[in-house]
Amino acid sequence: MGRAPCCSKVGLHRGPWTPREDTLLTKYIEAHGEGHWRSMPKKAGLLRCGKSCRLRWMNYLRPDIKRGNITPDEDDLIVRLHSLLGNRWSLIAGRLPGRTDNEIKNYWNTHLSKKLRSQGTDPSTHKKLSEPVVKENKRRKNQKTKNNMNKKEMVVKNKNKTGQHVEPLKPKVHLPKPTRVTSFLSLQRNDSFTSSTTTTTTTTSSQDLKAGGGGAFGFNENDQVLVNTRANGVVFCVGDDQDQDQDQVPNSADDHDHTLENIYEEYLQALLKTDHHHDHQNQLELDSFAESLLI
DNA sequence: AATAAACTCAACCGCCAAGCC
DNA sequence: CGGCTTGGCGGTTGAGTTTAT
Repeated sequence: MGRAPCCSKVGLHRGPWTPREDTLLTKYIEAHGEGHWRSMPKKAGLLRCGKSCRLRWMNYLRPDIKRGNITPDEDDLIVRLHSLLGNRWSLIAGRLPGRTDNEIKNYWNTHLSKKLRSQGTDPSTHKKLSEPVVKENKRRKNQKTKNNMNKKEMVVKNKNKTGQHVEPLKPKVHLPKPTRVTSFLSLQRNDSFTSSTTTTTTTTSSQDLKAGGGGAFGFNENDQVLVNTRANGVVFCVGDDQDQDQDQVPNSADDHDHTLENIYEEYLQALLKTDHHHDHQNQLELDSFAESLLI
């Protein structure tokens, strides 16, 4: 088994995308829709592997993507969702309209994990650290004097003898493995560009919906997700009618704020439900909730 | 102003599950 | 049933940029 990395073909471009490549990819998807990534580059006249095209489209070129300026609300939501879901960036991204998993992952790694640490919270477990970590800017000052390594040396330092990356002193948190869900929605996906712009539903979001991932955080007596909502570019279905014809494009900041509020409210409901239990029970419920999103 | 350190984020890598044949 | 392809995900890298000294 096994297969060669998809970018191993000789002659394929790698690295940063040029405006011309972006245009070619965008125009092709406008004309033919997403999907068939493997054959797309050739048809679009791109010397890129399909994987690279998909990544570029999903993380950068998609018309519904918001860039930068993560709001305090979004910031807070990411932290809370991460405490519930762990590093399941695609699930978290599915609840933040216009945000990509890559962007959230980067934002987490560069901002939020530091922020939490500085607040005395372990970013991977969301539990209180014994003592708050010294402020980042202080560390930055201090490191200058004690650390003469350049960046490459630092990278090497974090690798073991076999070249594998070794995370220093960072306990691995084992979370339930995300379950990949069958993609009947993906199959139903309308591949036209119109669809992708009006539904603004990414493949991830579609999967998330099926995984419960796009759903609201409501429970029935069996701790199962009750309601899915669908609005503002992510998969949210109002009520139990997951009518995709009701898809909406984010039209205003107000709409967006309301969606965030809804998400937040739903999330709080989920958390409040578990707040009445002991920690262990809490964890079990959160785990089962996380699982319920994925099954 | 020059230099080094730190930071950011787009892109790549490797793995895995689903689907197809 | 098993091998192969495809799409998707999370982790990691490193070039470019910003900040501190």
